[in-house]
Amino acid sequence: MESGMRVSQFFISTLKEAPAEAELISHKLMLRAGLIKRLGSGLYTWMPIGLKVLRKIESIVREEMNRSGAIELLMPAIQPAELWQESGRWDVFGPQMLKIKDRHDHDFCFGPTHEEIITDIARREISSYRQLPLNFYQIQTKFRDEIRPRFGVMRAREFLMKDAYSFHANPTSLDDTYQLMHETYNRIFTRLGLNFRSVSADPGAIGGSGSHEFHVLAESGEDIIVFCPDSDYAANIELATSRLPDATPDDPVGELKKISTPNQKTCTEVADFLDIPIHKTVKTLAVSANDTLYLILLRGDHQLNELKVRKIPFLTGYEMADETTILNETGTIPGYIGPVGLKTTVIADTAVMDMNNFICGANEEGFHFINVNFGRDLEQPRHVFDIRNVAAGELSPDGKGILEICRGIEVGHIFKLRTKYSEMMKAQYLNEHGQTQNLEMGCYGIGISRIVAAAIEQNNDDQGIIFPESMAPFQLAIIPIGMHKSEQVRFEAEKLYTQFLCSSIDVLLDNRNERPGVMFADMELIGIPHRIVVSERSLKQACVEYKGRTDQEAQTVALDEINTFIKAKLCIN
RNA sequence: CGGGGUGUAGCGUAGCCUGGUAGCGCGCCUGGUUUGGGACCAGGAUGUCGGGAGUUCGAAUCUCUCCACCCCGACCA
Repeated sequence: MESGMRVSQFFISTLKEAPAEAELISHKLMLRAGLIKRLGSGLYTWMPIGLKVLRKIESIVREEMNRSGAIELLMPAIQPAELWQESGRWDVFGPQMLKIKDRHDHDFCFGPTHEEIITDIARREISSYRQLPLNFYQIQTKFRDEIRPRFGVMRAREFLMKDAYSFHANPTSLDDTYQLMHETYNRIFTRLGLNFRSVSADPGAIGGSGSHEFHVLAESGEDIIVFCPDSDYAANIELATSRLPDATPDDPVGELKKISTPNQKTCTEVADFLDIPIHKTVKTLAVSANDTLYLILLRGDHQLNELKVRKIPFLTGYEMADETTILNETGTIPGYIGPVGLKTTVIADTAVMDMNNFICGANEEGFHFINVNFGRDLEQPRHVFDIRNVAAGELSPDGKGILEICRGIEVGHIFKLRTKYSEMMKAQYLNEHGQTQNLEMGCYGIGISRIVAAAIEQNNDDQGIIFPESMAPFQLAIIPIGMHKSEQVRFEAEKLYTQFLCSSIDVLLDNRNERPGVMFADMELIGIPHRIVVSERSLKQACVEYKGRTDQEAQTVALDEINTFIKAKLCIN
């Protein structure tokens, strides 16, 4: 797909100032460099330069998927409602799915994902274990009506995704392909030149029994990743667990006292007010589920993990209790709730069980208890679960080190779906004993368009984008100085351009009649990794100048060596 | 959906409080001078001031309403 261009025959449109709508650096740079144009909320046109980047990512993904034995197909973007009704997801998927009607008033949706469609293909096409395993993939536009699209193509409503679906005769075969896809994803993101990490993840609404996410590490990431630098433990914070340091109930048990804490509602405020460490406080959250109120106890400095709470069977549909309910049950207002003296069912985080002589609300506005102890001042909690977010500095669950936390942008997600869809949609095959079996399934996604934003988020400087070589719109820019005046400069620049084209190098010749500064700035903003400057000055020495996008200084290279020099830079031959 | 904010030329913005000819920078067009880091001079084009309604002699400005977009939150293969 290497295809050089003269700027005069191409289309670039750069901006000096970023539109006000952009917040994130990658979004600003993509708009300034003219990679994308916004059409509506979460809807973007990929302009020629942006499309070149997208296509390069696509082709790497395609190559690696093919290499791993996956087979490409293309399913419709618009899907009939029937299949979704059959899987039960027509109503479950919710408002995120864009539903549309055709002229016959039949229901359709613009596909947010393609499990139903591929499962339908599978049940029509797969009848024997002899056909298995199979792994189909496509690169297709999806639409999800996000509640709040933001950050440009990072969280757009319409986006480009590679999704693959594998089919197996048994879980072992699924495990094999899952593992193969994990390795394939590692190869893909490595080839793309991204700093990434794979982490254990929650399968979420798509369901199934196991999953890993692939995250590009970036400060601006929307996900929080917990990892152990001394082992391979890494998980999304939604799922991450930690080992608590051994409890040290060193304090002698103190006397329970009610003390005045006027206007001190949060644990931080109370701890500051009483001048005690925040980890001696307990926060009590009132939640209701199935018309029952529960009290959740967390150490003052810990954060509730909503996903972990929802995995507790009787709390699946919980909500934070409203103030009226709280007042009726506890006789006080949020900020002064505590578990002492109440009959309400208590659910404690595991970390709370290691605490003694702690501080909590006294169920009386303006008062807290100090020196509270389980067993003496209140019953041991009826339920104890890990329901907090892991914090940096805690022990890795594998015991091999101290956990660290960073942010990531989710660019890939692999799932073991098992038989969730094949059961619902009767996708079955005959095994070697002639028995009907449900197909085992896996699914594997990569956010192609999101990768562009993620890569830029990770690679930029004051001048603009620094594209990894693998996805740069052009590999090399030739900037002739004064080519509209100097026949010699024009001749050499054109000659080099043709030469590089013949070497299958994706080269951009900036043949505009612009001042050098304009050309330098544009090529840097767009993020082209290598550039050659052709000028009378250096031609006098039979040389040109070379500068890598991240080099501090340009260097002089002899004309008759430049071809070899560039090939070496691009690792060709 | 809740809270906050913004809509003025392609982009960035001033003007709005206190109603009276819509301004600036960048970009664009013409001519000239320039040509190694976003040039300079001269001339020029481009505005339903988000839409609608109202108040007023007169509305970008005040009122009402609708819409769009952005930020925070909830949500998220």
